[in-house]
Amino acid sequence: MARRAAQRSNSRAATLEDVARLAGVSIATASKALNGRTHVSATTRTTVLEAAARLSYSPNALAQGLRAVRTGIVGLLTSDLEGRLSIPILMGAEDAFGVGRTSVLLCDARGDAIREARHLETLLSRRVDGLIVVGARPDPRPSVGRDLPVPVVYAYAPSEDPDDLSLVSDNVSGGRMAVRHLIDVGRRSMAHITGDPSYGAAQDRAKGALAELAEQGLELAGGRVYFGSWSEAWGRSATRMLLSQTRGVDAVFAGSDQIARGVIDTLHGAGLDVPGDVAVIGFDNWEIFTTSSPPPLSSIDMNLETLGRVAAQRLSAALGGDLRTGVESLPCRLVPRESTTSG
Amino acid sequence: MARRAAQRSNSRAATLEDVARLAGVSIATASKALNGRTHVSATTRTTVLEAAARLSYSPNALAQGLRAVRTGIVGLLTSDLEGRLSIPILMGAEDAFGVGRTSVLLCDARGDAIREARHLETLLSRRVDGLIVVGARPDPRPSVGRDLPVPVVYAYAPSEDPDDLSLVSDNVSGGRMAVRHLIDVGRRSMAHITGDPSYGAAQDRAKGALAELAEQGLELAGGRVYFGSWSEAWGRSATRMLLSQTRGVDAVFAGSDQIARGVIDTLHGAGLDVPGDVAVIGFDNWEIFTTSSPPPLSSIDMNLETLGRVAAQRLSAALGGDLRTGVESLPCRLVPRESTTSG
DNA sequence: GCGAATTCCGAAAAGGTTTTCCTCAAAGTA
DNA sequence: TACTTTGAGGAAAACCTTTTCGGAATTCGC
Repeated sequence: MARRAAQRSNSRAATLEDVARLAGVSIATASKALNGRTHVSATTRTTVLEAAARLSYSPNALAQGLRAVRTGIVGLLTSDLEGRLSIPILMGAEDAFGVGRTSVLLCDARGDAIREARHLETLLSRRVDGLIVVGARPDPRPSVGRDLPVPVVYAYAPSEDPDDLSLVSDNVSGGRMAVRHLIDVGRRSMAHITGDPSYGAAQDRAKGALAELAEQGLELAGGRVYFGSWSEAWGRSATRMLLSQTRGVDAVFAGSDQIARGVIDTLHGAGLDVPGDVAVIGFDNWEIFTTSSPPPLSSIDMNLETLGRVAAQRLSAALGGDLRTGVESLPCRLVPRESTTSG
Repeated sequence: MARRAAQRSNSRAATLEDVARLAGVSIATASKALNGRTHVSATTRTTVLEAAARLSYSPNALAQGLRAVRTGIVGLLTSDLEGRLSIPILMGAEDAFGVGRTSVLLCDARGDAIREARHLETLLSRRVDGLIVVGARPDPRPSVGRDLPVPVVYAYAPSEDPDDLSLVSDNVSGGRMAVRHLIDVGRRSMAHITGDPSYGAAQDRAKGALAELAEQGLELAGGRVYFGSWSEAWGRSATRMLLSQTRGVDAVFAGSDQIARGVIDTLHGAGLDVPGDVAVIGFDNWEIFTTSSPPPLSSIDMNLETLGRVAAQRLSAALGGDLRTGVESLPCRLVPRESTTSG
């Protein structure tokens, strides 16, 4: 059912001039009254506020942004198809800026450099106050450019250019944390099954895990890190391999929650209890996997909201003149659940 | 490492005036040259274009939006924490508008009405051209308001107000489609295990499934629809129930991919082969579940990208004066994989 | 060589807001 | 009463772009 456009109730949004006229004052006074500036008497102020309310006046942010130094818009440039990363980061940034103070313009480049350049151009022409760039995988990515007119923060995936500012999760300490937790719950013989070795994150997590083991005087079960792919299927086949090669394994540190899922499945299939016989901990703390798995999966959370929040803070600081460069690592967080804590 | 703000290379972005001055023409001429308007000689045009390139001039979209009728920004107001819905819809909308022609301002209300109102206000003050509202669950939700100055399209979750325009997935035909497919692959005795019965979508999918079964003269295995919750755990327990109550089931239509996951797990646990003994089809086509499951899971896709694309089209049409109202159902799509087609 | 037609270009307004500076009136002081 | 101080309110500029309309310069036809 289609109908011709009815005359919209307010064919034109009310402007400050309309408010001023209704209140019987000048535009300047109306502006001052609405913005809580001085040099306006109390009675005049209420008159103006009433007029504004009556017209349901809403200031034109475009005009404000045109005049002001800040527009109150930040761009979020992502290549993360699923939104798995961008959304938490977005929410953290929103929190840090404060609701209503800043809006986020979200662009997905879909891994395409051309599209990214286009989006970048659009964002700059919209005069965003700053830019957060979120990569799809946690490895260094090309810089979007050195001499942009606005500050840029790279989140999750660092920039290849050391003169940019990047925020990443500290995967080394995350790996440490996982092993430390397994030790704390009394495990001694643990394997590490993880994803694609070409990912820096996989290497870092393994490095942290090995370092912690070494410090505790323990050896890695199976004698090596099982690198493979970030899939449940790999979790399954690696676990089969592990079980056939080694005995007495009492814990597995999986490089992702998906892998952990495959690990648990296979352990169950072999008649082993989790965590009774083997404790399992994942990485990412992806709710959808950690809570639906039987038993609920312990995991390491990368604190993506915090990443977003800090990104927002760094952006604000940069606008205030405090520029930083280099890669900043933010700590992960342990989320223990029943797959490691039997009780 | 922090350093004082270096003098930014271009402390102020180049304006049209700068371009005009460098090209030795007036602002008006520069504008016409850049926008491909007439009344500019070819030589002047190239001069201006060169000047613009040299200054890396980028028009101020704020100023453009201030003067033009359209700003080229649409707001996406969501309550979908995970981004599971918003992102595909966003991508579809982006596709329909064309990259670079329209930007999307994304706001997450997190299910909070106050926050939603705040975001709405912000979006309106930024003079968005239109609004797409995405609900968290596919049931009617309160309208954001009747007399907004911009067109609004509700996607996924329809508005309670029939005078709004809503786009939803056709869950009834989706349910039909699933059953139809199971019949096509030779199944005769199928059960339906689905989620929370308070969800309209659960009811609709069941309705479609039952209608198709009736038309084919078949009965539902187990004698009833297994309503429960949208969890893997429910998929497991419902399947145990089903297996203990009925024999000869050769197919299960699960109301979501997560439920399907639990169903398959339990079938495997009972020594049954999928799809050899029992074929399983899910709903949502959530990649992360459908491809990691062994075997890969057939599913019904709600075509969220299409939803976003159509939303964008309806918004454009509304801006052109062609307003519509009511609820528009968009078809789902079958994605067969190995859990139903033994290959 | 002169009026008319044709191009090309520029001045100026509009779009909505904020801020600076100025004026004017009222209140206070000598 | 005359002068200063204080405080309220307004005019106008600035932010940057697009578009309209009029003016100027060139070309063309005769």
